[in-house]
Amino acid sequence: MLQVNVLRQNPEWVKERLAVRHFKNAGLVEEIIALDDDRKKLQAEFDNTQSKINSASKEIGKLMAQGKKEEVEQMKQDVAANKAQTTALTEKMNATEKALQEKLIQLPNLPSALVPPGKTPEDNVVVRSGGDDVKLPEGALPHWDLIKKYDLIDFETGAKITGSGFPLFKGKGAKLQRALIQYFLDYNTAAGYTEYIPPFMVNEASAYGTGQLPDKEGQMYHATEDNFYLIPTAEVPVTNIYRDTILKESDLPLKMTAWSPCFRREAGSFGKDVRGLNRVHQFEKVEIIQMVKPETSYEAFEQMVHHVERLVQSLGLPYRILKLCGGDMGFTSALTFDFEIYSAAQEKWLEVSSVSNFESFQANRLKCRFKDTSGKTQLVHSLNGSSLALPRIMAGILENNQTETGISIPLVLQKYFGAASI
RNA sequence: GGUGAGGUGGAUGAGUGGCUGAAAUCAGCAGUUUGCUAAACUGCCGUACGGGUUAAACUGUACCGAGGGUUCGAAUCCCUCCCUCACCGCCA
Repeated sequence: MLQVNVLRQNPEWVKERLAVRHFKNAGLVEEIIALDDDRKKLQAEFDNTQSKINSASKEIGKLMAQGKKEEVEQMKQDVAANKAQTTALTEKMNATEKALQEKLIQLPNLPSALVPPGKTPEDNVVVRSGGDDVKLPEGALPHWDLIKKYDLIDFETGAKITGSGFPLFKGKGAKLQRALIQYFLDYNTAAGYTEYIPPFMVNEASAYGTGQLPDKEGQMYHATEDNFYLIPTAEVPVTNIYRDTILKESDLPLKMTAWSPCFRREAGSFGKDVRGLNRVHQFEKVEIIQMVKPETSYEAFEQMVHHVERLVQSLGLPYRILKLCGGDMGFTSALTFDFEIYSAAQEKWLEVSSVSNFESFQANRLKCRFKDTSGKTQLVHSLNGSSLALPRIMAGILENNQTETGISIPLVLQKYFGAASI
């Protein structure tokens, strides 16, 4: 959520930034400022009236002590009149605030100056690419066939147990998954990230805090009996650790990593790209998150991008890094780099990570602030990224490392997997 | 799930209707003293939204788990909900 003050200070600049996203409803900016003006006026009025009530009440207390009954009765009537006024004002204020909030929440984050123009994924800019060229053997298979061939994941039984998109990992498939998770976490903690295993369900307040609610309601699984949501990413519970907190400047930067299963309903995505591990309802992911001082967030962003890049490199996968254009960026992000690995067997790029700087957008909603050295309270900047999403990484490893005799395991994973090949 | 006890500022903890935005202690910050450390002493030390100011000072309002209610006046009384702790039941 953007801060109203930012809109007030520079509405034209805000609109320019929104245009980079091709955000249509720029009129919201003025509407919000107008509502905020109303809010201020109402509050001033309310405060005045309430102040009268408060002083009258104190006076009444004193008069009561002196036993001056008649005067007290007179004052009570005055207070009653004022009170009727505050009740009316409160109602107006609540309505105004609600309208303000509703509009404010519709504004996406402002793209940073680094964001390239453009509307669709085709307009994303390749920052760099790397990794080994892959030479696949004759008759190379896509991962869904390899999975069958080596009996690594049983999609059919997963569908029987739960439904389609709930893979059942099995034998070496399960072990490879575990090896990857372990490797990723070790890699992250070695870089100074504190490891967490968060709750996998969150309450409404948390889902709201990271922006899943109110608008992405349909994308989460919802346990209605208890009003909990299954997390779509570890970002939700981990970021909410710092909901409603005021940190010390010396606490920053905070670096966290967490493994978790991720549950996504993926309502509305049919047909294309859903084969095998390309798109599932339950998958696992290791996430990295940072909360930093505003002036260092782009430094932290670079750091995170390099961190993820080295991780992808270590697996020997061909990859590219995309700088998302204004039109393709997520609602809450100010700058996003996507990581894609190349699946030679599918002849397709698969997204395996997305690193974003939210600047203060998420922190504002979350109310995560810190006290700077001059004693002023300000919002932190938050960032996150995957390191990495498991299914597509596994798909990539299986496809790109297949040989006539089996699948070779990347060197860095061998000590976790316990073998050099499948 | 049952029963009981609780939820107050960074922490401990007082406060059962007006003098309490909140005692006291600890931690923290600034300073004085001291050869250093330590100790002692003095001051400061919640958040949000307004007004005010170059910035402060100053000032209004709200907030004592959340939401309602009673009252001229609520941290304090009443109702609902949430959470924590203890014991019992069930259970990985």
